[in-house]
This record gives sequence, C-alpha cells and structure tokens, in this order.
Amino acid sequence: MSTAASSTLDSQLFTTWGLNSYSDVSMVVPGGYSSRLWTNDCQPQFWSKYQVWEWLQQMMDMYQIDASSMPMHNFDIDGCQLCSMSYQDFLRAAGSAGAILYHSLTDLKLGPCHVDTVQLEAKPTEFEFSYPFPEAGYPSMSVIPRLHPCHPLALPHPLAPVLKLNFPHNSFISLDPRGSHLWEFIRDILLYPERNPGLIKWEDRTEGVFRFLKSEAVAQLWGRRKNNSSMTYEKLSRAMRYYYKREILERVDGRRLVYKFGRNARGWKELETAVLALEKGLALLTIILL
DNA sequence: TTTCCATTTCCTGCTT
DNA sequence: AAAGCAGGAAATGGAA
Repeated sequence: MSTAASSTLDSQLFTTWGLNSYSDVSMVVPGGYSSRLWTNDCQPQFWSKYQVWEWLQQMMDMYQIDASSMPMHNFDIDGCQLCSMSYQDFLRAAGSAGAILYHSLTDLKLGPCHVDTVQLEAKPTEFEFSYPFPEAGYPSMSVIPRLHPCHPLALPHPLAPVLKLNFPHNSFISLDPRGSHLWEFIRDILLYPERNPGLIKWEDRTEGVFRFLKSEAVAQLWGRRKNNSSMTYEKLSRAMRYYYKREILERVDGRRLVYKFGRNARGWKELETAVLALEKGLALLTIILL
C-alpha cells in the first residue's frame, strides 16, 4: 500500500477519537488494547475518551458482550463523565450489559489497579452470579462478576446454579499485547463496527461468516500491528489458511475473501442468545416440575 | 540455550 | 491477466 493510502486508512481509523497523532498502532486498532490501560492509568476519572473506549472494548471482550448490541456512541465521554454515571445511567446507556460495566468501573474506582491478571484470567466458577435489582426483573445478560457474596447488592440469580457459563480462557484479554493473534485481530475488527472503517464485514453473524472488503488494508493494519511494513494479504491469507487445521477457521468453498470462524475461535458469538435459551429452557423445566 | 509455537516468506500450481 | 486460493517447505522471532 502506498503511503497516501496508508494515511487515508489512518485517518479513517483515528479521526473519530482524535488520535491522529497516535504513533503506536497497537494502542489504536481493535485488539491492540493492552495492559497499559490498567497499569498506567488506574484512576478511571482521569481517562481520556479513548481510554474509556479501550476499557469498554476490554469489558465487551471479557464478558462476551455482543458489540452490535452495545451503543458505543453513548460512551463518547471521558473518564470524569464516565465516573459520574449512576447505575441507572449505565443501564440506560448500555442496556443489560450496563450492570457489568457499572460494577467493573466500581471495582476500578475502589483501588489502584484493582483489576489484575489473576482476576482477568479467573476461571468461570470463580465468578459470582448475581443481580442487584430484582425488582426490575432479571435481564438476560445478568452475569455480574466479582461481586462479593456478602455485598448487599449480590442477590442470587435464580439461574446461578444452572448457568455454569463456560467463559473460554482465551476469550479473556491477554495482558500482553504481543499475545494477540491474527484471528483475534480479525475478530476484534468485526466486533467493533464503530471502529471498523469498512475493512471486514459479517456475512452471517450467527454462523460466524465474514468477508474481507479491503483485504490489503487489513493486511497493512496487521503488518503495522506486528511492525512489519511488508505484510500483504497473500501472506496474511496463508496464516489464515493454517487456522483451518486448528479449527479456528472453517473453509468456505467457492467464495473469495470469505472465511468462517471455527469451533476453536472464541469470543465472537452472542452470549446473550445462549443465556436467553437457557432461561427459556429453565422456565420450561420449572413448569414441568411444578 | 533450547524448544515450541505462531506466524512470515516464498513458492508452485490451480481457480475464478 | 489479475486476484485469490491451496498448501508445502523453510525461516523467523518471541515466549517459556
């Protein structure tokens, strides 16, 4: 890609957040978020808009919140504004996922670097399932982690014993930016359409089928991420083809630039759909048992 | 230092 | 003809 084309891509990527001067692409591209947010800027009230957005990305990835259901424009705010939001503000701004965001932010506000590696990589069973406002009805996305059982808001979710949700290990944020893989980079471009300047699009969201719209632009972005200016789509696609054997991708016959996530690709599905199905199933079971 | 892993690079041949 | 796909082989660089 030419320099001019690269600059155009940069401007497409960075304009929204005023990041034209950003020199470290790993901080900017989806999936490039890293531990720096937590290690260097632990006080959320001092976050920039971009850091708020970065935190949001981490939360969405960590809890498998469907990006398409998250109104990102409601979070075009800085850390000060974010910290002034009430629980109800979060519910209004992010729907049922607002509860997760609110409690996560509360954790961060409680102490310096409250979120650490151990917590981020905790096994599913280490999370508490709870919902603080039963009078409002249980939302479908009511998995609120790290709320102490003695917390006054930590009322047991009726599905707590049932929802042994399997948060895959590699769906959590790697605190090491170098640990981010190509397929995760691709996935994250897809998950954050607000940050995706028409590079890749879903062909079938539920099946995990997607298509490259600007193959060379994606390759250039990946190359910049890896500090490799000679990256091309040809090379990137070779790496993609290696994913077939590992079942991270599935082959899609006869369609150029089209790929499909495989069984070993994590973090792209809409968890909410699964939870809803479980809730319906449990409701049916309850009726049968009664 | 060695080994392993995930690409990266280069290649030939094939398909659209 | 160009672009993309398929997959072998070897090289590379970071992590453990």
